[in-house]
Amino acid sequence: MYTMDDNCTVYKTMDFISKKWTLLILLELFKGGKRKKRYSEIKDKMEDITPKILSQRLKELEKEGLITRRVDASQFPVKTEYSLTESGRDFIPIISQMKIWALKWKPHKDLCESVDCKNCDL
Amino acid sequence: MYTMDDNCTVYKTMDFISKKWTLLILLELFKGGKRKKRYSEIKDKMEDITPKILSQRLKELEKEGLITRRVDASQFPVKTEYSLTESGRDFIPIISQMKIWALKWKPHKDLCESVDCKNCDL
DNA sequence: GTTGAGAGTTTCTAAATGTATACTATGGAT
DNA sequence: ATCCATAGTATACATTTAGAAACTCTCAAC
Repeated sequence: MYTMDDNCTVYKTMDFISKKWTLLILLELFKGGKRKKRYSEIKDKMEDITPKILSQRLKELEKEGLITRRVDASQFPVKTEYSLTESGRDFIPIISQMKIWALKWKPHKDLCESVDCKNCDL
Repeated sequence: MYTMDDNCTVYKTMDFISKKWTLLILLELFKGGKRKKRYSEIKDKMEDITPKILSQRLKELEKEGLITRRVDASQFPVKTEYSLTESGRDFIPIISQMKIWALKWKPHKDLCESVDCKNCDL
């Protein structure tokens, strides 16, 4: 008998990963390999995200250990750079798995494969 | 440049799968192999779920093709039986992957493995 | 001393989601 | 006639989440 009392590992994972924009941020950081990306760079790539949500998501991801934040205060304006940690990179295959699952079982629907997601690298 | 315009396959998958209780329902159906489970049986296993949410989730999962619903009206009271489809069963490894990921990267936290999730079969 | 870029924060509002509690329909058993 | 189990619905309420728009802070350059 289970109770949804937040002890479930998978649920906890789902919980932060399934928030809006989180995946897209992870993918954006994944594109470009190990290169660090700046706050404004991420923001520019994700047209419609608001600064509030972006900074919230980045904090969550950092707290969960999937990304790192590093402030470069040597120049001005200060740059903040984000990149995937090993754990973050290790999460990417799970996203791939989901895409593979969807392509296998939902081929009748519009899938990003055929729309505009060729740059998502999965 | 991406826009979160719901064309993303992975996002659409996440979207229904990450709703509260959905995973647990899937796991409950997965336990016990191919045996069908009844509405009340599922409900009893998941102590705190309300009937509204359970029936909502079951409908979503059916619509998404991960489970099937079959009404057995031959006896009384009528039985409704749910079971995983092939696509539903095929989703289980993704959940496993998440658990493996979490066990690898978050061993410092309480994980269901060590708490009460031994019956989750992942 | 005003402008400007980068990296956010704040406040307020709206929409989506979930919870609690009570109610319905069916038909057999008592 | 009434009670009971199964399989849900319905209504009202609470919480969570996201979005819009404006504001802040730092320091360097003009």
